[in-house]
Amino acid sequence: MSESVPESVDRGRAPNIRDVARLAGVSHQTVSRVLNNHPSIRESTKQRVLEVMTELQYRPNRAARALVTSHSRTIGVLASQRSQYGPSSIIQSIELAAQDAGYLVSTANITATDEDSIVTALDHLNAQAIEGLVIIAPQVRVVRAISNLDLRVPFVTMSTTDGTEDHAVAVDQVAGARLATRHLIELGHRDIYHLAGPQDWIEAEARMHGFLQEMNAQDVPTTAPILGDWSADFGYYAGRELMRVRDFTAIFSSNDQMALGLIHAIRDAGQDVPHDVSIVGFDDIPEAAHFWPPLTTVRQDFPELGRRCVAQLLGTMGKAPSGYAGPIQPELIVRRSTAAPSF
Amino acid sequence: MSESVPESVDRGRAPNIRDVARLAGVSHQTVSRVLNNHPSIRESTKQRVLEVMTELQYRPNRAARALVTSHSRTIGVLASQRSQYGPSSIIQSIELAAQDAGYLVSTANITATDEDSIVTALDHLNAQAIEGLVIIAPQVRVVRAISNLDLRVPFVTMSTTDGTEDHAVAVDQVAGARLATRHLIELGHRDIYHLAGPQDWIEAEARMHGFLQEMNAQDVPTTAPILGDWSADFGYYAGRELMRVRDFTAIFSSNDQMALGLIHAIRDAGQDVPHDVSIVGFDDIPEAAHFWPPLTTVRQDFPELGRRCVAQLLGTMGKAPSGYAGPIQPELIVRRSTAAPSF
DNA sequence: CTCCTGAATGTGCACGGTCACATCCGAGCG
DNA sequence: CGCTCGGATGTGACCGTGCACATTCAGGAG
Repeated sequence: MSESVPESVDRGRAPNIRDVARLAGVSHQTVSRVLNNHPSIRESTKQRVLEVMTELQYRPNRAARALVTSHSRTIGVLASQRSQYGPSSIIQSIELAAQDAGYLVSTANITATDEDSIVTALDHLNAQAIEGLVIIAPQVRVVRAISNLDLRVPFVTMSTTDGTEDHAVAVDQVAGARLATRHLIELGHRDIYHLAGPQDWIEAEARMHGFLQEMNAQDVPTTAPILGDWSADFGYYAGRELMRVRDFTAIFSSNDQMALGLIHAIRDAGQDVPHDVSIVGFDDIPEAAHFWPPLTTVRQDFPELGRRCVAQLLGTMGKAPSGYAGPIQPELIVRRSTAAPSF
Repeated sequence: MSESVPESVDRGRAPNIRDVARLAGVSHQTVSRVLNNHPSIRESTKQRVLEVMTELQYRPNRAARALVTSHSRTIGVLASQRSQYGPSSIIQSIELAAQDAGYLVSTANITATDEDSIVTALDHLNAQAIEGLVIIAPQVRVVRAISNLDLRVPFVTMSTTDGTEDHAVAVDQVAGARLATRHLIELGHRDIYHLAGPQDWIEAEARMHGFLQEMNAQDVPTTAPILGDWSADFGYYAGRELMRVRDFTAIFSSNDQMALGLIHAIRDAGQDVPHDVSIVGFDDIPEAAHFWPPLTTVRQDFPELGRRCVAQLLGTMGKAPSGYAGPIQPELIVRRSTAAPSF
């Protein structure tokens, strides 16, 4: 094994603080101090070190730093259904807010709903020595798995119904659902269906609760909600089934995509929205305003949600004051998919 | 404000290989060999070590491993517009494929289009010692900035028009656009507009080229494409302007969202799709089948694209055979938003 | 002039793994 | 019975950085 390799000049490994130190004529510790903005470094020394750094194209080795400090300056995001509008919007705003706070974001996807998949994803994040965790895969079983796993990092979820309020950041889904339901009732509807999301999802459950609460509060009898899967395809399928019965004048859909499918099915059956059936969605995706008819829906402020997640997490981590500001209030956006029933 | 955290008992540091070694009665190196599946380890020893590992809940420290091997087993993804359907679908499938190959994925967002923002994002990824990079923010200026930056890691982009074929993985956007255009021409349309994406986007440019190529090939005179921003809002706005003129019978939109906005505007003007105007989109987002009318569009196989990105990247990294299979062929999905023109 | 003080800088070690090399031990063979 | 050989395991160094502590140095007080 020849090891007498003539070390080519700029070849070999990347420069480290000792290389910088040598060229700047200081100790490696001084370089480290410059890196970390230590107060007692002479300005001239600092400048010299910085010059050498740019000259050598020096980049601090994050692995080494993480090793010694056990601080990775990384927060993890545990997500599922990332291609959906809500989750991906939230991730985006989390990244933005995290960057502002000097943190990196690593995401891990839950591919399946089994616990193994969750553990795998968490392992991936743990392996990165994340300092905090945001869970935006608000399925009941995910939250449960996480409680069992006793992860060692502070985390924030979006469960709104849980008792652990200090872990939760949320849009007030119940209030949003009540807003939507009240709107329909005030228009004069009495026979209202609810197309819910998957039962396992905390948000879906909360919206369903809001729906039932408002119906009860207004003394309107209800039927059992239909459990969907968030997709437009399912909305269409459910709509076709429902149109065989036609014992309703309005449907509150748990998200906008299913609402779109519903409208499609209703029109296929020769009926009109909103004349025959009123439809309300949830989320206010950017396309909702251009559905036909434009969709009445409940707007969630996703960017604000992402910001609060990070703020809350930093608070829990002790890095920032944890100004808990209560749940975010959603907003009803009335468009043309709702009208008074035509008896 | 509260900080006096009482250090819980077992809170000490996480167990390391030496802890495991001590309890198993072996050396730390033996533990390391177990971790790395070294062949010459007696089965009984291996079992004993593994038992201790689970007992201590041992997790290898990735930072330490990365430090010594300078392998992070992480690939970076540089993305923009992550909340859009295409990018987020691709990211999701990249993560899946990367996980299968034993890699982690770190994403960085380009928040603005300026070069600074790109450099910041790249710095974030570089800091993670990524071994490869996937660029799914296919804006011209991003690719240019990256060429200038001379990053030290292998990378894969989605530029289809570039000469650097070994870096590129792509759906054949030109072919897809020609498919859509040909469909309209074969239906009998002659006055066809193209609503393009932002000029800076490589995909937008490729689709525009495909449109123009096909129009020329079929000897149909063309007008200048309209440059949009991918959003349904813009599609609506553009549609309203276009409806003042009405010198066309069909529009090929560069994505489905803008197509939705177009349909909305056309209907607002009292015209019908497809009777008065035929519309073709691009992407086949899951909602497209439920638009009114259901949208004729060009389907891109995003999951396959993500898989190929990772395969290609691993090939470039020398970790796997780089089976370059040529661009992915998109598929025309004919629905009810297109029909023969009614003269 | 000496001593003290605090700013500026240097020295050695620790972090948790992997690598190169050394060592141990039992089997096979002349 | 001694020697070789290779499988199984141990030993020490090292990766790049930050921390605790040591050291130097200049300036002001006594």
